Amino acid sequence: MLTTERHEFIISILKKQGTVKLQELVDQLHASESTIRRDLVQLEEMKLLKRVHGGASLLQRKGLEPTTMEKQNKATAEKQLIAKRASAFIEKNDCIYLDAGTTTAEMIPYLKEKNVTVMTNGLMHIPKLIELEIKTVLVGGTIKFSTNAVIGSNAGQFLNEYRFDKCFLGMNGIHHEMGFTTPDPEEALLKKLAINLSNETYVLCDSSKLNEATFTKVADVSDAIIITDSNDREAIAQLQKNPKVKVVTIS
Amino acid sequence: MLTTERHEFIISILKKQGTVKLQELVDQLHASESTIRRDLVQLEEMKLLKRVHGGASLLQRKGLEPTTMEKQNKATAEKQLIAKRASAFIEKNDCIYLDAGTTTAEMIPYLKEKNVTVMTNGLMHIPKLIELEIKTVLVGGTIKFSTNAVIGSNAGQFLNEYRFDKCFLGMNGIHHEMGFTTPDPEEALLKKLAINLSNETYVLCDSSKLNEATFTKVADVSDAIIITDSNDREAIAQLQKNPKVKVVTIS
DNA sequence: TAATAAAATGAATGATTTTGAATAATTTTA
DNA sequence: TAAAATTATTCAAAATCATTCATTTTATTA
Repeated sequence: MLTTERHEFIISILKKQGTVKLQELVDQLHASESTIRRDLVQLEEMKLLKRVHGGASLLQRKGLEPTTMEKQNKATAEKQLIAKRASAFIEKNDCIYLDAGTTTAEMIPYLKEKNVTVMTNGLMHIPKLIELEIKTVLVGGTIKFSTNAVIGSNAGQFLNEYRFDKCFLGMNGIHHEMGFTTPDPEEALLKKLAINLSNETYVLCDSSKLNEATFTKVADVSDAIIITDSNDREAIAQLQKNPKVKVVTIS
Repeated sequence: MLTTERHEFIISILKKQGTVKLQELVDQLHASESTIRRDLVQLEEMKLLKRVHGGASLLQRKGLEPTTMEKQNKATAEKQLIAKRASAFIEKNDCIYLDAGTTTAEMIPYLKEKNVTVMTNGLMHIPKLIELEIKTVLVGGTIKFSTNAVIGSNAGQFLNEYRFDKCFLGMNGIHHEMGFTTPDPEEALLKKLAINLSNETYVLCDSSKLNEATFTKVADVSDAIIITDSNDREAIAQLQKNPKVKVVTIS
Protein backbone atom coordinates (compact mmCIF):
# COMPACT_ATOMS: atom_id res chain seq x y z
CA MET A 1 0.00 0.00 0.00
CA LEU A 2 1.24 3.43 -0.90
CA THR A 3 2.20 5.90 1.76
CA THR A 4 -0.29 8.43 0.44
CA GLU A 5 -3.02 5.84 0.56
CA ARG A 6 -2.32 5.19 4.20
CA HIS A 7 -2.25 8.90 4.88
CA GLU A 8 -5.58 9.37 3.22
CA PHE A 9 -7.06 6.52 5.14
CA ILE A 10 -5.84 7.93 8.41
CA ILE A 11 -7.26 11.36 7.68
CA SER A 12 -10.57 9.98 6.52
CA ILE A 13 -10.99 7.82 9.58
CA LEU A 14 -10.11 10.83 11.71
CA LYS A 15 -12.69 12.95 9.99
CA LYS A 16 -15.20 10.23 10.71
CA GLN A 17 -14.52 9.54 14.34
CA GLY A 18 -12.36 12.41 15.57
CA THR A 19 -9.68 10.21 17.08
CA VAL A 20 -7.88 6.93 16.31
CA LYS A 21 -5.82 4.56 18.32
CA LEU A 22 -2.50 3.63 16.80
CA GLN A 23 -3.19 -0.07 17.23
CA GLU A 24 -6.45 0.37 15.36
CA LEU A 25 -4.53 1.72 12.38
CA VAL A 26 -1.93 -1.02 12.56
CA ASP A 27 -4.66 -3.63 12.35
CA GLN A 28 -6.64 -2.00 9.59
CA LEU A 29 -3.74 -0.97 7.40
CA HIS A 30 -1.67 -4.13 7.82
CA ALA A 31 1.46 -2.12 8.32
CA SER A 32 3.95 -2.24 11.13
CA GLU A 33 3.68 -0.05 14.15
CA SER A 34 6.82 1.80 13.10
CA THR A 35 5.33 2.69 9.77
CA ILE A 36 2.08 3.95 11.19
CA ARG A 37 3.97 5.89 13.78
CA ARG A 38 6.02 7.52 11.07
CA ASP A 39 2.84 8.32 9.14
CA LEU A 40 1.40 10.07 12.14
CA VAL A 41 4.58 12.09 12.62
CA GLN A 42 4.49 13.21 9.01
CA LEU A 43 0.82 14.08 9.08
CA GLU A 44 1.39 16.03 12.23
CA GLU A 45 4.18 17.96 10.56
CA MET A 46 1.75 18.75 7.78
CA LYS A 47 -0.57 20.13 10.42
CA LEU A 48 -3.23 17.64 9.46
CA LEU A 49 -3.65 16.03 12.85
CA LYS A 50 -2.43 16.13 16.39
CA ARG A 51 -0.62 13.18 17.88
CA VAL A 52 -1.80 12.13 21.31
CA HIS A 53 -0.58 9.33 23.53
CA GLY A 54 -1.86 6.13 21.99
CA GLY A 55 -2.97 7.56 18.69
CA ALA A 56 -4.01 10.78 17.06
CA SER A 57 -6.84 13.26 17.01
CA LEU A 58 -8.18 15.81 14.62
CA LEU A 59 -6.73 19.26 14.93
CA GLN A 60 -9.65 21.06 16.45
CA ARG A 61 -10.14 24.28 14.62
CA LYS A 62 -10.47 27.19 16.92
CA GLY A 63 -11.71 29.18 13.98
CA LEU A 64 -12.82 32.62 14.90
CA GLU A 65 -12.01 33.61 18.37
CA PRO A 66 -15.02 34.78 20.24
CA THR A 67 -14.07 38.42 20.59
CA THR A 68 -15.77 40.60 23.13
CA MET A 69 -18.99 38.70 23.28
CA GLU A 70 -20.29 36.32 25.84
CA LYS A 71 -18.61 38.19 28.61
CA GLN A 72 -21.68 39.59 30.27
CA ASN A 73 -22.89 36.28 31.53
CA LYS A 74 -24.85 37.71 34.35
CA ALA A 75 -28.08 36.24 33.14
CA THR A 76 -26.99 33.33 31.02
CA ALA A 77 -29.02 30.82 32.94
CA GLU A 78 -32.25 32.68 32.24
CA LYS A 79 -31.22 33.22 28.64
CA GLN A 80 -30.56 29.56 28.19
CA LEU A 81 -34.04 28.69 29.39
CA ILE A 82 -35.63 31.19 27.05
CA ALA A 83 -33.53 29.95 24.16
CA LYS A 84 -34.45 26.36 24.84
CA ARG A 85 -38.12 27.21 24.91
CA ALA A 86 -37.78 29.14 21.65
CA SER A 87 -35.97 26.25 19.99
CA ALA A 88 -38.95 24.02 20.68
CA PHE A 89 -40.86 25.92 18.02
CA ILE A 90 -38.39 24.98 15.32
CA GLU A 91 -39.34 22.14 13.04
CA LYS A 92 -37.04 19.90 11.04
CA ASN A 93 -35.53 21.51 7.94
CA ASP A 94 -36.83 24.96 8.77
CA CYS A 95 -35.11 27.99 7.34
CA ILE A 96 -34.73 30.48 10.15
CA TYR A 97 -33.38 33.95 10.70
CA LEU A 98 -31.32 34.23 13.85
CA ASP A 99 -30.85 37.76 15.10
CA ALA A 100 -27.59 38.96 16.59
CA GLY A 101 -27.51 38.97 20.38
CA THR A 102 -26.61 36.99 23.46
CA THR A 103 -30.01 35.39 24.02
CA THR A 104 -30.43 34.12 20.49
CA ALA A 105 -26.87 32.79 20.71
CA GLU A 106 -28.03 30.28 23.29
CA MET A 107 -30.33 28.72 20.71
CA ILE A 108 -27.48 27.47 18.52
CA PRO A 109 -26.80 24.20 20.37
CA TYR A 110 -30.40 23.15 19.72
CA LEU A 111 -30.22 23.82 16.00
CA LYS A 112 -27.96 20.98 14.90
CA GLU A 113 -30.46 18.20 15.35
CA LYS A 114 -33.20 20.13 13.57
CA ASN A 115 -31.13 20.32 10.41
CA VAL A 116 -32.09 23.93 9.89
CA THR A 117 -30.61 26.45 7.53
CA VAL A 118 -29.69 29.57 9.44
CA MET A 119 -29.37 33.10 8.22
CA THR A 120 -27.82 35.49 10.67
CA ASN A 121 -26.33 38.97 10.98
CA GLY A 122 -24.65 38.12 14.28
CA LEU A 123 -20.92 37.68 13.96
CA MET A 124 -20.71 36.38 17.50
CA HIS A 125 -22.73 33.38 16.38
CA ILE A 126 -20.37 32.35 13.65
CA PRO A 127 -17.75 30.35 15.60
CA LYS A 128 -20.37 28.17 17.21
CA LEU A 129 -22.29 27.68 13.99
CA ILE A 130 -19.11 26.63 12.23
CA GLU A 131 -18.11 24.34 15.05
CA LEU A 132 -21.41 22.52 14.84
CA GLU A 133 -21.32 22.62 11.04
CA ILE A 134 -24.78 24.12 10.81
CA LYS A 135 -25.72 25.28 7.33
CA THR A 136 -25.32 29.02 7.57
CA VAL A 137 -25.83 31.99 5.33
CA LEU A 138 -24.24 35.16 6.55
CA VAL A 139 -25.91 38.50 5.92
CA GLY A 140 -23.58 40.75 4.01
CA GLY A 141 -23.09 44.35 4.98
CA THR A 142 -21.26 46.77 7.18
CA ILE A 143 -19.90 45.59 10.50
CA LYS A 144 -21.01 47.50 13.54
CA PHE A 145 -18.21 47.31 16.07
CA SER A 146 -20.14 47.88 19.27
CA THR A 147 -22.40 44.87 18.84
CA ASN A 148 -20.50 42.80 16.27
CA ALA A 149 -23.54 42.70 14.08
CA VAL A 150 -23.89 43.26 10.37
CA ILE A 151 -26.09 46.23 9.53
CA GLY A 152 -26.66 48.86 6.88
CA SER A 153 -28.66 49.33 3.75
CA ASN A 154 -26.59 46.76 1.93
CA ALA A 155 -27.51 44.24 4.61
CA GLY A 156 -31.19 45.01 4.12
CA GLN A 157 -30.87 44.62 0.40
CA PHE A 158 -29.22 41.25 0.90
CA LEU A 159 -31.81 40.03 3.34
CA ASN A 160 -34.62 41.04 1.05
CA GLU A 161 -33.77 38.22 -1.33
CA TYR A 162 -34.80 35.57 1.18
CA ARG A 163 -37.85 34.25 3.01
CA PHE A 164 -37.89 32.42 6.33
CA ASP A 165 -40.13 29.94 8.08
CA LYS A 166 -39.40 31.55 11.41
CA CYS A 167 -37.30 34.33 12.77
CA PHE A 168 -35.93 34.72 16.29
CA LEU A 169 -35.13 38.22 17.47
CA GLY A 170 -33.66 39.81 20.51
CA MET A 171 -35.08 43.12 21.60
CA ASN A 172 -34.03 45.85 24.02
CA GLY A 173 -37.46 46.99 25.07
CA ILE A 174 -40.92 45.50 25.11
CA HIS A 175 -43.77 47.74 26.09
CA HIS A 176 -47.51 47.28 25.70
CA GLU A 177 -47.89 50.68 24.06
CA MET A 178 -44.51 51.45 22.47
CA GLY A 179 -44.16 47.91 21.12
CA PHE A 180 -40.74 46.37 20.43
CA THR A 181 -37.90 48.86 20.51
CA THR A 182 -34.15 48.88 20.04
CA PRO A 183 -31.60 51.71 20.35
CA ASP A 184 -30.04 51.60 16.91
CA PRO A 185 -32.24 52.64 13.95
CA GLU A 186 -30.14 50.59 11.55
CA GLU A 187 -30.61 47.46 13.58
CA ALA A 188 -34.27 48.23 13.90
CA LEU A 189 -34.54 48.35 10.15
CA LEU A 190 -33.03 44.91 9.80
CA LYS A 191 -35.26 43.42 12.47
CA LYS A 192 -38.30 44.96 10.85
CA LEU A 193 -37.31 43.46 7.54
CA ALA A 194 -36.74 40.05 9.08
CA ILE A 195 -40.22 40.13 10.55
CA ASN A 196 -41.72 40.93 7.18
CA LEU A 197 -39.84 38.12 5.51
CA SER A 198 -40.83 35.47 8.05
CA ASN A 199 -43.93 33.39 8.44
CA GLU A 200 -43.67 33.46 12.20
CA THR A 201 -41.71 35.79 14.45
CA TYR A 202 -40.48 35.08 17.97
CA VAL A 203 -39.01 37.69 20.28
CA LEU A 204 -36.76 36.39 23.03
CA CYS A 205 -37.08 38.60 26.04
CA ASP A 206 -35.51 38.25 29.45
CA SER A 207 -37.20 39.85 32.42
CA SER A 208 -35.10 43.01 32.33
CA LYS A 209 -36.57 44.06 28.99
CA LEU A 210 -40.20 43.89 29.94
CA ASN A 211 -41.98 47.18 30.28
CA GLU A 212 -39.00 49.03 28.85
CA ALA A 213 -38.76 51.20 25.78
CA THR A 214 -35.74 52.45 23.85
CA PHE A 215 -35.18 54.73 20.89
CA THR A 216 -36.46 53.05 17.74
CA LYS A 217 -39.68 51.14 17.31
CA VAL A 218 -39.41 47.86 15.44
CA ALA A 219 -42.97 46.53 15.54
CA ASP A 220 -46.12 46.25 17.60
CA VAL A 221 -46.16 43.75 20.42
CA SER A 222 -48.82 41.83 18.54
CA ASP A 223 -46.49 41.25 15.59
CA ALA A 224 -44.49 38.51 17.27
CA ILE A 225 -44.78 35.73 19.78
CA ILE A 226 -43.03 36.83 22.95
CA ILE A 227 -41.00 34.26 24.83
CA THR A 228 -40.02 35.36 28.31
CA ASP A 229 -38.92 34.02 31.66
CA SER A 230 -40.43 36.94 33.51
CA ASN A 231 -42.93 36.26 36.25
CA ASP A 232 -43.98 39.83 36.51
CA ARG A 233 -47.70 38.96 36.37
CA GLU A 234 -48.69 42.56 36.12
CA ALA A 235 -46.55 43.40 33.11
CA ILE A 236 -47.60 40.26 31.29
CA ALA A 237 -51.24 40.92 32.03
CA GLN A 238 -50.88 44.40 30.65
CA LEU A 239 -49.43 43.01 27.42
CA GLN A 240 -52.26 40.52 27.15
CA LYS A 241 -54.92 43.17 27.38
CA ASN A 242 -54.55 43.21 23.65
CA PRO A 243 -56.00 39.83 22.65
CA LYS A 244 -53.72 39.61 19.62
CA VAL A 245 -50.61 39.50 21.78
CA LYS A 246 -49.19 36.06 22.40
CA VAL A 247 -46.89 35.50 25.35
CA VAL A 248 -45.10 32.24 26.11
CA THR A 249 -43.68 31.91 29.60
CA ILE A 250 -41.14 29.38 30.74
CA SER A 251 -42.44 28.03 34.02
CA MET B 1 1.71 0.16 -27.29
CA LEU B 2 1.86 3.83 -28.04
CA THR B 3 3.16 6.23 -25.46
CA THR B 4 0.00 8.30 -25.54
CA GLU B 5 -2.08 5.18 -25.05
CA ARG B 6 -0.17 4.34 -21.92
CA HIS B 7 -0.53 7.89 -20.71
CA GLU B 8 -4.26 7.81 -21.21
CA PHE B 9 -4.49 4.50 -19.44
CA ILE B 10 -2.55 5.80 -16.48
CA ILE B 11 -4.71 8.88 -16.17
CA SER B 12 -7.92 6.91 -16.48
CA ILE B 13 -6.90 4.43 -13.83
CA LEU B 14 -5.93 7.33 -11.60
CA LYS B 15 -9.29 8.95 -12.06
CA LYS B 16 -10.88 5.68 -11.09
CA GLN B 17 -8.93 4.85 -7.97
CA GLY B 18 -7.09 8.01 -6.98
CA THR B 19 -3.70 6.33 -6.74
CA VAL B 20 -1.69 3.65 -8.60
CA LYS B 21 1.34 1.63 -7.74
CA LEU B 22 4.09 1.60 -10.29
CA GLN B 23 4.23 -2.19 -10.25
CA GLU B 24 0.53 -2.32 -10.97
CA LEU B 25 1.09 -0.31 -14.13
CA VAL B 26 4.07 -2.43 -15.17
CA ASP B 27 1.91 -5.53 -14.97
CA GLN B 28 -1.10 -4.14 -16.74
CA LEU B 29 0.72 -2.28 -19.49
CA HIS B 30 3.35 -4.92 -20.19
CA ALA B 31 6.03 -2.32 -20.30
CA SER B 32 9.29 -2.15 -18.43
CA GLU B 33 9.64 -0.37 -15.15
CA SER B 34 11.86 2.24 -16.79
CA THR B 35 9.23 3.10 -19.35
CA ILE B 36 6.44 3.47 -16.85
CA ARG B 37 8.70 5.52 -14.66
CA ARG B 38 9.40 7.82 -17.56
CA ASP B 39 5.70 8.05 -18.30
CA LEU B 40 5.04 9.16 -14.75
CA VAL B 41 7.77 11.77 -14.91
CA GLN B 42 6.29 13.21 -18.07
CA LEU B 43 2.76 13.20 -16.76
CA GLU B 44 3.94 14.92 -13.66
CA GLU B 45 5.63 17.61 -15.73
CA MET B 46 2.33 18.08 -17.50
CA LYS B 47 0.71 18.60 -14.10
CA LEU B 48 -1.58 15.67 -14.67
CA LEU B 49 -0.54 13.71 -11.62
CA LYS B 50 1.73 13.75 -8.65
CA ARG B 51 4.45 11.17 -8.29
CA VAL B 52 4.73 9.56 -4.88
CA HIS B 53 7.08 6.91 -3.65
CA GLY B 54 5.91 3.67 -5.19
CA GLY B 55 3.52 5.13 -7.70
CA ALA B 56 1.45 8.18 -8.39
CA SER B 57 -1.64 9.96 -7.18
CA LEU B 58 -4.10 12.49 -8.48
CA LEU B 59 -3.15 16.11 -8.03
CA GLN B 60 -6.00 17.27 -5.84
CA ARG B 61 -6.04 14.85 -2.97
CA LYS B 62 -9.52 15.23 -1.59
CA GLY B 63 -8.88 13.91 1.88
CA LEU B 64 -5.68 15.80 2.33
CA GLU B 65 -6.78 19.28 1.46
CA PRO B 66 -5.52 21.18 4.46
CA THR B 67 -7.97 23.52 6.13
CA THR B 68 -7.00 27.02 7.13
CA MET B 69 -5.98 26.13 10.63
CA GLU B 70 -3.74 23.43 9.33
CA LYS B 71 -2.02 25.68 6.88
CA GLN B 72 -1.44 28.32 9.48
CA ASN B 73 1.89 28.65 11.23
CA LYS B 74 3.42 26.94 8.28
CA ALA B 75 5.36 29.75 6.80
CA THR B 76 4.08 32.81 8.51
CA ALA B 77 7.37 34.63 8.29
CA GLU B 78 7.35 34.51 4.50
CA LYS B 79 3.72 35.41 4.40
CA GLN B 80 4.28 38.43 6.57
CA LEU B 81 6.92 39.72 4.22
CA ILE B 82 4.70 39.26 1.21
CA ALA B 83 1.79 40.92 2.99
CA LYS B 84 3.91 43.88 3.99
CA ARG B 85 5.09 44.37 0.42
CA ALA B 86 1.53 44.15 -0.83
CA SER B 87 0.33 46.70 1.69
CA ALA B 88 2.78 49.21 0.30
CA PHE B 89 0.59 49.47 -2.80
CA ILE B 90 -2.38 50.68 -0.79
CA GLU B 91 -3.10 54.39 -0.79
CA LYS B 92 -4.98 56.43 1.78
CA ASN B 93 -8.74 56.01 1.73
CA ASP B 94 -8.66 53.19 -0.79
CA CYS B 95 -11.54 50.76 -0.98
CA ILE B 96 -10.06 47.30 -1.19
CA TYR B 97 -11.24 43.73 -1.49
CA LEU B 98 -9.37 41.39 0.83
CA ASP B 99 -9.64 37.75 -0.13
CA ALA B 100 -9.98 35.00 2.46
CA GLY B 101 -6.73 33.24 3.29
CA THR B 102 -3.76 33.15 5.59
CA THR B 103 -1.45 35.32 3.52
CA THR B 104 -3.94 38.12 3.01
CA ALA B 105 -4.65 37.97 6.74
CA GLU B 106 -1.17 39.24 7.41
CA MET B 107 -2.02 42.47 5.59
CA ILE B 108 -4.57 43.57 8.16
CA PRO B 109 -2.16 45.20 10.63
CA TYR B 110 -1.02 47.55 7.86
CA LEU B 111 -4.51 48.65 6.92
CA LYS B 112 -5.38 50.77 9.93
CA GLU B 113 -3.10 53.70 9.12
CA LYS B 114 -4.27 53.80 5.51
CA ASN B 115 -7.85 54.43 6.57
CA VAL B 116 -9.14 51.98 4.00
CA THR B 117 -12.57 50.47 3.63
CA VAL B 118 -12.28 46.72 3.41
CA MET B 119 -14.63 44.25 1.85
CA THR B 120 -13.87 40.63 2.61
CA ASN B 121 -15.27 37.12 2.37
CA GLY B 122 -12.82 35.78 4.92
CA LEU B 123 -14.39 35.09 8.26
CA MET B 124 -10.99 34.49 9.78
CA HIS B 125 -10.19 38.13 9.17
CA ILE B 126 -13.11 39.46 11.13
CA PRO B 127 -11.78 39.40 14.71
CA LYS B 128 -8.63 41.28 13.70
CA LEU B 129 -10.54 43.79 11.61
CA ILE B 130 -12.92 44.44 14.47
CA GLU B 131 -10.11 44.73 16.96
CA LEU B 132 -8.41 47.40 14.88
CA GLU B 133 -11.75 49.01 14.10
CA ILE B 134 -11.14 49.00 10.38
CA LYS B 135 -14.18 49.93 8.34
CA THR B 136 -15.37 46.60 7.04
CA VAL B 137 -18.09 45.32 4.78
CA LEU B 138 -18.67 41.62 4.98
CA VAL B 139 -19.66 39.68 1.87
CA GLY B 140 -22.95 37.91 2.47
CA GLY B 141 -23.44 34.32 1.48
CA THR B 142 -23.02 30.71 2.41
CA ILE B 143 -20.28 29.74 4.83
CA LYS B 144 -17.81 27.12 3.65
CA PHE B 145 -16.64 25.28 6.72
CA SER B 146 -13.30 23.96 5.54
CA THR B 147 -11.86 27.38 4.80
CA ASN B 148 -14.12 29.67 6.82
CA ALA B 149 -14.84 31.68 3.73
CA VAL B 150 -18.11 33.01 2.40
CA ILE B 151 -18.96 31.64 -1.03
CA GLY B 152 -21.91 30.85 -3.27
CA SER B 153 -24.01 32.58 -5.87
CA ASN B 154 -25.53 34.87 -3.27
CA ALA B 155 -22.03 36.02 -2.39
CA GLY B 156 -21.33 36.80 -6.01
CA GLN B 157 -24.53 38.73 -6.33
CA PHE B 158 -23.66 40.76 -3.27
CA LEU B 159 -20.17 41.52 -4.44
CA ASN B 160 -21.39 42.63 -7.81
CA GLU B 161 -22.88 45.79 -6.30
CA TYR B 162 -19.45 47.17 -5.44
CA ARG B 163 -16.29 48.45 -7.10
CA PHE B 164 -12.81 48.46 -5.62
CA ASP B 165 -9.65 50.46 -6.06
CA LYS B 166 -7.55 47.38 -5.48
CA CYS B 167 -8.07 43.76 -4.63
CA PHE B 168 -5.66 41.41 -2.90
CA LEU B 169 -6.08 37.71 -3.56
CA GLY B 170 -4.52 34.50 -2.38
CA MET B 171 -4.11 31.72 -4.89
CA ASN B 172 -3.28 28.03 -4.70
CA GLY B 173 -1.45 27.74 -7.97
CA ILE B 174 0.40 30.08 -10.28
CA HIS B 175 1.61 28.70 -13.54
CA HIS B 176 2.83 30.49 -16.64
CA GLU B 177 0.48 28.53 -18.87
CA MET B 178 -2.38 27.52 -16.61
CA GLY B 179 -2.59 30.95 -15.02
CA PHE B 180 -3.97 31.44 -11.51
CA THR B 181 -5.79 28.40 -10.16
CA THR B 182 -7.63 27.37 -7.00
CA PRO B 183 -9.21 24.05 -6.01
CA ASP B 184 -12.78 25.17 -5.35
CA PRO B 185 -14.84 26.38 -8.35
CA GLU B 186 -17.06 28.47 -6.11
CA GLU B 187 -14.11 30.30 -4.65
CA ALA B 188 -12.70 30.72 -8.13
CA LEU B 189 -15.90 32.42 -9.20
CA LEU B 190 -15.67 34.93 -6.39
CA LYS B 191 -12.02 35.68 -7.06
CA LYS B 192 -12.77 36.14 -10.73
CA LEU B 193 -15.53 38.57 -9.88
CA ALA B 194 -13.32 40.51 -7.51
CA ILE B 195 -10.74 40.92 -10.26
CA ASN B 196 -13.37 42.28 -12.62
CA LEU B 197 -14.61 44.74 -10.05
CA SER B 198 -11.19 46.10 -9.18
CA ASN B 199 -9.01 48.68 -10.84
CA GLU B 200 -5.87 46.81 -9.87
CA THR B 201 -5.41 43.23 -8.77
CA TYR B 202 -2.60 41.83 -6.66
CA VAL B 203 -1.98 38.14 -6.10
CA LEU B 204 -0.02 37.21 -2.99
CA CYS B 205 1.99 34.12 -3.67
CA ASP B 206 4.44 32.35 -1.42
CA SER B 207 7.13 30.22 -2.99
CA SER B 208 5.21 26.98 -2.64
CA LYS B 209 2.54 28.12 -5.06
CA LEU B 210 4.81 29.02 -7.93
CA ASN B 211 4.73 26.70 -10.89
CA GLU B 212 1.78 24.82 -9.42
CA ALA B 213 -1.67 24.33 -10.86
CA THR B 214 -4.88 23.19 -9.22
CA PHE B 215 -8.37 22.47 -10.44
CA THR B 216 -10.09 25.71 -11.40
CA LYS B 217 -8.62 28.54 -13.43
CA VAL B 218 -9.27 32.01 -12.07
CA ALA B 219 -7.42 34.23 -14.52
CA ASP B 220 -4.34 34.55 -16.70
CA VAL B 221 -1.07 35.38 -15.01
CA SER B 222 -1.09 38.69 -16.85
CA ASP B 223 -4.35 39.73 -15.17
CA ALA B 224 -2.77 40.60 -11.84
CA ILE B 225 0.40 41.87 -10.28
CA ILE B 226 2.14 38.93 -8.64
CA ILE B 227 3.81 39.54 -5.31
CA THR B 228 6.09 36.72 -4.25
CA ASP B 229 8.98 35.91 -1.97
CA SER B 230 10.22 33.17 -4.24
CA ASN B 231 13.76 33.40 -5.53
CA ASP B 232 13.23 30.65 -8.05
CA ARG B 233 14.75 32.67 -10.89
CA GLU B 234 13.78 30.11 -13.44
CA ALA B 235 10.10 30.06 -12.56
CA ILE B 236 9.94 33.84 -12.43
CA ALA B 237 11.76 34.15 -15.74
CA GLN B 238 9.28 31.77 -17.28
CA LEU B 239 6.42 33.92 -16.04
CA GLN B 240 8.05 37.02 -17.40
CA LYS B 241 8.42 35.57 -20.87
CA ASN B 242 5.03 37.13 -21.35
CA PRO B 243 5.82 40.85 -21.27
CA LYS B 244 2.40 41.64 -19.83
CA VAL B 245 3.12 39.72 -16.65
CA LYS B 246 4.21 41.82 -13.70
CA VAL B 247 6.08 40.18 -10.86
CA VAL B 248 7.11 41.95 -7.67
CA THR B 249 9.71 40.17 -5.56
CA ILE B 250 10.55 40.91 -1.96
CA SER B 251 14.32 41.05 -1.78
C1' DT C 1 15.05 2.58 -50.98
C1' DA C 2 19.01 3.18 -48.12
C1' DA C 3 21.29 5.97 -44.87
C1' DT C 4 20.97 8.66 -41.01
C1' DA C 5 19.22 11.01 -37.11
C1' DA C 6 16.05 11.14 -33.35
C1' DA C 7 13.26 9.06 -30.02
C1' DA C 8 11.78 5.39 -27.17
C1' DT C 9 12.80 1.29 -24.71
C1' DG C 10 14.75 -2.12 -21.44
C1' DA C 11 18.40 -3.58 -18.54
C1' DA C 12 21.97 -2.66 -15.19
C1' DT C 13 24.05 -0.02 -11.69
C1' DG C 14 24.41 2.48 -7.53
C1' DA C 15 21.91 5.92 -4.60
C1' DT C 16 17.97 6.89 -1.87
C1' DT C 17 13.82 5.95 0.63
C1' DT C 18 10.82 3.12 3.08
C1' DT C 19 10.06 -0.49 6.09
C1' DG C 20 9.95 -3.65 10.13
C1' DA C 21 12.20 -5.26 14.14
C1' DA C 22 14.85 -4.61 18.29
C1' DT C 23 15.69 -1.97 22.14
C1' DA C 24 16.00 1.92 25.15
C1' DA C 25 13.36 5.86 27.02
C1' DT C 26 9.22 7.80 28.40
C1' DT C 27 4.46 8.18 29.81
C1' DT C 28 0.31 6.26 31.69
C1' DT C 29 -2.09 3.28 34.77
C1' DA C 30 -2.93 0.71 38.78
C1' DT D 1 6.07 3.15 43.37
C1' DA D 2 6.09 -0.70 39.99
C1' DA D 3 4.05 -2.67 35.97
C1' DA D 4 2.17 -1.93 31.57
C1' DA D 5 1.69 0.56 27.63
C1' DT D 6 3.35 3.77 24.45
C1' DT D 7 6.96 6.25 22.23
C1' DA D 8 11.68 7.39 20.32
C1' DT D 9 15.80 5.76 18.31
C1' DT D 10 18.63 2.93 15.76
C1' DC D 11 19.87 -0.32 12.23
C1' DA D 12 19.77 -3.54 8.48
C1' DA D 13 16.92 -5.44 4.81
C1' DA D 14 13.88 -4.53 1.16
C1' DA D 15 11.81 -1.69 -2.08
C1' DT D 16 11.96 2.07 -4.98
C1' DC D 17 14.31 5.56 -7.53
C1' DA D 18 17.69 8.14 -10.73
C1' DT D 19 21.12 7.58 -14.04
C1' DT D 20 23.53 5.61 -17.68
C1' DC D 21 24.09 3.00 -21.80
C1' DA D 22 23.25 -0.29 -25.46
C1' DT D 23 19.48 -1.63 -28.38
C1' DT D 24 15.39 -1.15 -30.87
C1' DT D 25 11.92 1.51 -33.09
C1' DT D 26 10.38 5.47 -35.58
C1' DA D 27 10.98 9.46 -38.41
C1' DT D 28 13.64 12.18 -41.81
C1' DT D 29 16.26 12.96 -45.71
C1' DA D 30 19.08 11.99 -49.68
